[in-house]
Amino acid sequence: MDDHEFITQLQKLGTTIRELRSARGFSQESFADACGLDRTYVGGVERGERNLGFKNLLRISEALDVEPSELLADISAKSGGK
Amino acid sequence: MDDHEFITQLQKLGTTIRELRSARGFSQESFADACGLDRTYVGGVERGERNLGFKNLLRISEALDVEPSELLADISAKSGGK
DNA sequence: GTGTGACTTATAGTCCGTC
DNA sequence: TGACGGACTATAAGTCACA
Repeated sequence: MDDHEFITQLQKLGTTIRELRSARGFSQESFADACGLDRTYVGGVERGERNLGFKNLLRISEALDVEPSELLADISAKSGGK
Repeated sequence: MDDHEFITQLQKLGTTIRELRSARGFSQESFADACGLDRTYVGGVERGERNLGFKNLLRISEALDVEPSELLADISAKSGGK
């Protein structure tokens, strides 16, 4: 788990969030509002630029109406991926 | 997802981590070493006192040799649970 | 081997904008 | 509607001494 690998995983998470948000017809702004977060922040999360905390992971999964573990379904901690 | 509920979920995560760590025969200290984190920090995580970030979640899942989503298997963002 | 409080530094996260 | 920036405040990261 080097730094590059971590960024890759963060970007995968961001992409997952973006896809679910779009699928639910949210703009970044209305979605940020639903999460109780800032619009510039969720934009950064979707671009994989933000190492978000556990709390915000839960808030986002709640707003998307998915289980938190589903958001990480694509994510692996191993370089090789699974 | 009020504040109390968030703490409950954090504590569940901590308990999950603690159980997996023990099952692997790690002390907090040797486990912290495997994660590249401080002993007191992982102790705080296990007690649900630390709102850990995505990065540390990945480090911990890697050290435990489980998928990140498995660590969240017990976690729900909804008050009612699932 | 673990819990805890205090502490400093890094960064999470907000708010104001512009393009 | 979303990317991006600067300046700010809140809090996570990371470490310590001591119980």
